[in-house]
Amino acid sequence: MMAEGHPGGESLLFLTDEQLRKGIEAMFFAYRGFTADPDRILHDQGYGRAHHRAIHFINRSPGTTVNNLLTILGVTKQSLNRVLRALIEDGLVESRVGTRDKRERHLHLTEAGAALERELSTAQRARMRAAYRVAGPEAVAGFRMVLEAMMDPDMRRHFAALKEGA
Amino acid sequence: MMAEGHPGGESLLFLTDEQLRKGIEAMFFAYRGFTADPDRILHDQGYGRAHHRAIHFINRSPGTTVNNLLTILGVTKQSLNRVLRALIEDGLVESRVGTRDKRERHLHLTEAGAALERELSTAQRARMRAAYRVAGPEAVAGFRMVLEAMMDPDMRRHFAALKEGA
DNA sequence: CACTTTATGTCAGCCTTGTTGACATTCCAA
DNA sequence: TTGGAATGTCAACAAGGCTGACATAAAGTG
Repeated sequence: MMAEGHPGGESLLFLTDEQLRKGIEAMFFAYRGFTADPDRILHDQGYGRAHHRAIHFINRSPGTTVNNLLTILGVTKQSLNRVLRALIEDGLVESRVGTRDKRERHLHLTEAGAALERELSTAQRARMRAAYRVAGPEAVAGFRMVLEAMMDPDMRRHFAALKEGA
Repeated sequence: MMAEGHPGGESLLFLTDEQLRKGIEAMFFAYRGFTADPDRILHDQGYGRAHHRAIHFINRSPGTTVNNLLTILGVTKQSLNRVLRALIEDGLVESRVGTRDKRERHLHLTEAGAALERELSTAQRARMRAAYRVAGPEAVAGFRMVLEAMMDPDMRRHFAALKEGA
């Protein structure tokens, strides 16, 4: 296994099994940190990570349908429905029957839901901001590039759509 | 939002809420891709992500104790024990009583365990390698820097220890 | 030696969040 | 009018977290 060049330098240095393993472990440990703050907040309110995901994407795309959310989250409708039901009952999410297509439910955060969303995303953004500051802008660009390349193509599409949409 | 690109320059470009949100979403979607391949393999064998994590770190630090593993994985002993019991019963992991301290159990992969580890890590490394290739070496360095900065300090310590150890 | 602490394992029970399968309702569209 | 899509709901189940309680053996400490 000998190296050939790559725009930017010796790419092989980063493709040894050892380097790849370290990348894998970095993802594992970093994801734990990534979810730690919201998890704490949510646990205090009797919610879990699934509720966070729903709240995040409803906030991100107000009026999104249940089916859209299903696709983005990659879970079954039964699983999502359990979470949505709780959020609706607790008055954090509002489900409006579609006007054009009355089968669809359009989801919105209530003021209380938006408040929780702010609390969660403020905490999560703070950690992300701190990491970005430490690593610097060049690192951030690389970070985003690698993450995007790691996604499944379908998810990359959804991710890109969110980018433009919001 | 006026931005000029300047290497090492105005880091503020990367610290807008919008940029931070995109980073958060990128982590979410990328982690899904990151675990997708091992998840498929494991599901076929009746195992889950928890088994993968145990196998990974036992392979990474052969002879590690249950307590070490507990700390790194950040779960309760009951939870880990359930997983280890299955792996030991199935002949993928061997638990050896410590020689110096006979209370400790030192964990090793059997040949069968090592074979599964190779299968899992080959798949996961392939995805990582592909992402690295697309993004390029500079991006990889940034990726790793941001991930490390995102970890909780404790986990960063464990991560660093793994780096040197293996 | 007696006592305490540590490392591990195990039982029982609970929660969240995922799954499948079956079935009802509503309503758009061919 | 009929088929299919979108949604909701019920039931049952599994993985994998958690807590609490308890047991055992070994090591450390007075």
